Amino acid sequence: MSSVDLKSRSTKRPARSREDILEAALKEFAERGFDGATVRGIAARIDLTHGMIRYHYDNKEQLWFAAVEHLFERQFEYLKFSEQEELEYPRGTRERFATFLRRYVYYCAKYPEHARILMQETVSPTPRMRKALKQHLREPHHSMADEIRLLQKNGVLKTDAPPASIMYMISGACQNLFALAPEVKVSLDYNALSRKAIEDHADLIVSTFVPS
Amino acid sequence: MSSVDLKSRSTKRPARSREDILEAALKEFAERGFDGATVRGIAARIDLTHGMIRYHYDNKEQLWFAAVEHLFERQFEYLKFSEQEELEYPRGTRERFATFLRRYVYYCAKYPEHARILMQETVSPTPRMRKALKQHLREPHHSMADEIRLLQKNGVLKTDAPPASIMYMISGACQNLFALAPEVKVSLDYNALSRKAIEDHADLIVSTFVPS
DNA sequence: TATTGAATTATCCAATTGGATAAATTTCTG
DNA sequence: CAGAAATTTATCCAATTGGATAATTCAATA
Repeated sequence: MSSVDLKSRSTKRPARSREDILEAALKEFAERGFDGATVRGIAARIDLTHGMIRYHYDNKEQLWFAAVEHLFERQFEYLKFSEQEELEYPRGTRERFATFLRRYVYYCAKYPEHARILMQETVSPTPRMRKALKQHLREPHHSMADEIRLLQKNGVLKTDAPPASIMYMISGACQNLFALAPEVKVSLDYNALSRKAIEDHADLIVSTFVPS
Repeated sequence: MSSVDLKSRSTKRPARSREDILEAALKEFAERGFDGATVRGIAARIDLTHGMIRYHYDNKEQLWFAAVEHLFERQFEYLKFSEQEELEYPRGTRERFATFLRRYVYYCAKYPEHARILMQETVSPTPRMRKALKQHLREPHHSMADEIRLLQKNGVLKTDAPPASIMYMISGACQNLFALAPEVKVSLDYNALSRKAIEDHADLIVSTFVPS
């Protein structure tokens, strides 16, 4: 009984973990949108019956919320500055900004479904979207806007444009190449997700938005 | 007999024109994706029965192709340089680039569904997507890549990054604020589609990518 | 080993979907 | 005005959907 299960009273073996379901759900929702996604389609991606998914999640909407929560937690972990880094890169400095941008580009390349799912779910202001955005986006976005204002004050950003404008310009610039990778491949025969393409894009982003 | 039924008396023309249907289809496809969109939902947007739409278009997929064709034609007309402008702004010059960027920002603000529909339909390389992209995107994208190379050669763009990287960085920077306008409103309480916001974004884009 | 509760499968159902068809209505043309 | 053509409505259908439930299997433990 060398178990580490404090939560579940028994060491049951879910053939597919909850995280597997959420990953599959994210892909399905990203590819087909909320309405287009099907519970059966999500189940099929990991060889489950749709009954099993309803066993873990009350309904499709709850599953969507869980998937989006998983998405934002993953993003937070990926982009978070360690204590070490917080010391090394003080707020409002060029170095912190460049470091963050580079890391954000890597994140976008690693999880292109993030941009896709957000784009689909923010098209029309459904209650579902409003709830998710308030829960996961409001606080980090305001904190990012503060950082932008600081960068403007410090002269790292030389524009006086509204922080919202700057933020969405930059995030679009970082995301677009990877979120549309299949389009890029078809239209320009360029493999946006190759190692070199990712590195080139990170360099381009940093040199464009943090000119030295 | 009410005096308002002038339009329904129009000679030989259907009560709702084909263009009305395509506009409604674009909105529905943009909001809900191909799978999530319903023919009945599109019909309801302009008070039609779903039978009427199938009368004009063989099936949902044909309707989608027609809507996307309409989208790209509209974009082409909007962004096209007149003969006068072709003379005034020679290829590969800073002025031409700045003029084009500003116009592109206005286009993105006016038709935010363009970015949304492309994002949704390029997520996974379906045959439908491949066909549409080859038909409408391949040629203009290659021509734009040529222009980028010229701008690099002329020193207007000071980076040696791959043209594909530059193009998608810039288009993402232009589109994102407007395509995600509902998100911006909820997360930052910023009305991205206001006149001033659009103007500010155009200024920001030009000053960022065509520094003087 | 028997019991128990969790995990899983197998069905079932009502609603919605894209698609099809025929009848009805309107518009055009000779 | 009569007939033909085009347009519009009204149904019908099979497939798929989210959701519900009962039956079954499995793992842990008492």
